[in-house]
Amino acid sequence: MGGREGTDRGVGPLSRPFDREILSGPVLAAGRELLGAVLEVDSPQGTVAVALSEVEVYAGLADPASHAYRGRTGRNAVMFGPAGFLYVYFVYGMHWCCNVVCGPDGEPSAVLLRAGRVVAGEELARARRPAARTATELARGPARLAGTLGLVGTDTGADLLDPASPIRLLAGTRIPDAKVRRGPRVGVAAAAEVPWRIWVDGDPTVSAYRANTRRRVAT
DNA sequence: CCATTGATCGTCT
DNA sequence: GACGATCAATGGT
Repeated sequence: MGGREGTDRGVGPLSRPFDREILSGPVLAAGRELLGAVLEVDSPQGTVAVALSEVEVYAGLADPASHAYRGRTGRNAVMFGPAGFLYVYFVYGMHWCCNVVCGPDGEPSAVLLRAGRVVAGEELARARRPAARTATELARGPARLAGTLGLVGTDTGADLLDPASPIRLLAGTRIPDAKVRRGPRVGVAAAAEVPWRIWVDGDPTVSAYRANTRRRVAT
């Protein structure tokens, strides 16, 4: 169960993989270009695809909010490899969140996929996320997006740009500059001032902005 | 609409 | 042993 064996293409072979050159370049530019791209995931239950509306950039070893900040560990190892691979991590004891590894090989950057619109497999997405009251909520937020797509930690390392992969990043409709907005990252304590959250202006699938909500420790 | 809080565990110190 | 790149339920305005 939970494997990626049974393939059943949704968007189909007409769509082309995202450009690895773009992902391998400067991570902020890569994040901006990911808006409008489509992440498509096969499972035995079917295929779900999401068009990205919101992302966050985590920029290499110098970014104190990045999982790579304190160097290579078992969890973040894939970030240190080439661009275009999937990094899925577990947070708050119950949620998965997914990233696209970006930047040059050896420079551990990643782009967190924060939100998107379900463009294929909505019935399966709704079965996975029964709490969603509307279609726009199915992938509004990073853990919801990962849950809608059925992504978990063992999916880390998938080559998103291989057409034969069950988890594929596809070139979608590029968002024009006039609709691209940037601001502070969500829920991040370190480097809270850098405007590395990028989203599509006015898109209802974009998550509600929350400044970091770290709990106060009991006195 | 907004603010608050409990849930829950892998990962790193 | 502490802490999250969060969500959903709850209760107030």
